[in-house]
Amino acid sequence: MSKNNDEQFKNVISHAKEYGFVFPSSEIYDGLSAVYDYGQLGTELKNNIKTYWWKAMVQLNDNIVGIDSAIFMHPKIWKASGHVDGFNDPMIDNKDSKKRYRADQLIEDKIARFEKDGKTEKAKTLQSELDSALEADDLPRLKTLIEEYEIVCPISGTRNWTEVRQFNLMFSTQMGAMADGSDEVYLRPETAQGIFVNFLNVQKSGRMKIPFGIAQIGKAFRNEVIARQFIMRMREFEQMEMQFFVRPGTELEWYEKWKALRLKWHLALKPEASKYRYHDHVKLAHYANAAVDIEYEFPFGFKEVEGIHSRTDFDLSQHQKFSGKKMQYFDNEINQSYVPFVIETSIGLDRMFLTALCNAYEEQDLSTEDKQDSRRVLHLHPALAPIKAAILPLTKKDGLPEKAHEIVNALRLDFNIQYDEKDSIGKRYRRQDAIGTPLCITIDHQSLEDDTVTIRHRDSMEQERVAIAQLPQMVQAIAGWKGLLQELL
RNA sequence: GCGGAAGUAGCUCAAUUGGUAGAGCGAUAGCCUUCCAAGCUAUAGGUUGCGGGUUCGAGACCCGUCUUCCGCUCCA
Repeated sequence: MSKNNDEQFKNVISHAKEYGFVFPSSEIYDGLSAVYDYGQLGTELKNNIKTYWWKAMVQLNDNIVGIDSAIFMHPKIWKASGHVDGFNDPMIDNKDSKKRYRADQLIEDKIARFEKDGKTEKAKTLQSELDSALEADDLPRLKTLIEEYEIVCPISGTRNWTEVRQFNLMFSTQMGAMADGSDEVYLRPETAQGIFVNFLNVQKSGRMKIPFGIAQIGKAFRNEVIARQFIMRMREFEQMEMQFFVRPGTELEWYEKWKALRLKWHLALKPEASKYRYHDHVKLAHYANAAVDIEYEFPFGFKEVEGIHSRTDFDLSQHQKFSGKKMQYFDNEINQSYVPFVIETSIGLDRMFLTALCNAYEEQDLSTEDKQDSRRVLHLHPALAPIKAAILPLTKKDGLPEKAHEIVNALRLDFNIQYDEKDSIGKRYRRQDAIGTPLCITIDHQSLEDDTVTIRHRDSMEQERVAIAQLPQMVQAIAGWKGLLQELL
């Protein structure tokens, strides 16, 4: 990260805290690592991002519906999805090279070497010992195996190992009031499985015909090896996911289609287009046959904001196997039943929030020859802005506040409005700039005579005189959803 | 988890070799009334991250701990 970008990112974080967008969790108790709270304005922005996504997915597509599944799910679901076996890795560190390895893989490598050297007996023995240790979750045994077979670090060549520790991706807790004898359940590490296990419910109750999609916004939880970069990687985070069910053989067409549609969704917010790019996955997850990330160029580099995966029929087939229920669809057009294939679009809400914030934040130099001047402004898309308009009486006497309150009352039925009469008008404009309010409506003495006000625009700082009666339509046109959603059609 | 750096007011930062914790911005109340910040007056806000130690005396020195940032690794 360059010095400049480093500065810039720090400023974004302070700005987010200073104006009530994001606070570190449990701050008065010294904080909780990799957990953050959304403040009064952050919550508005976050809700607006959710609304934009939900409308784009559910409202604009007649073959996509939304659900809200529970965070707790049957533990078997995570067996079926592969999370229990795939993300409970025994980890070991070499103290000299400072490298971390999966203990089982180190032993596997040793077995492979035995076989290569023709020592098949030794290979077999070690393999069975490894299997029984893994079966029993016997971590100390893994350590002794590594010691007994004199396995060295490929980098440092030493045998200076730490203890073997279990890395658990999933958080677990107890279901039921009694701690003993109750079942262990997990906090979901992704929302997708809540969609898959409701596939039949939604398909049947909604009379859905393939192709169709199920959308969901919700919290998910992951223990990360390391959490970093502000709200980029959090232990508790929120996902906006859509699983689109298609006929086998057509999945790659749909994959291409959703890939294009999702980028369009991002670009409709009018960010700097050059800060977005696709990043194809070379190494695919076990369940996917195509995958791409939509990346945004943060101050600390290009990072994934959203992923589009062609998940094949892996998830539904797994649930069919583990639950014993037929996860199939009868397709009238081709007169046959099949397990649908799935295209997933999965966007991290918190990352999207950070994208919007980084993209919007600007320290603007407004200096002229006579006067030094600057402002900090959030160029948020008006539809995402927490506050749509500020109502500002030019002075706080002569009946201007009363007139202003009339306007507040007329607009607040439709929009988030702020009223402010403190300090000079210029200062109030700058305060609104800092939180991204697109419109400032100023009431002056003329307003009392002819029912007009000035509207001051955030980005251009230009003003225009309009009739009070025009305000609802004007705010609607600028900050409403319609204009933004039209970009997607 | 390892290595490096850092934690002082809401934000950005000061505080000689250890000697009374401060400034700017911001906030609040009032004045001013003026369509683009930094005008005037007053006020609030701190157990210097936390715990221990050395010392007559610690924001500073030592130990521990927590948190954050930067690199290595993974992910949405």
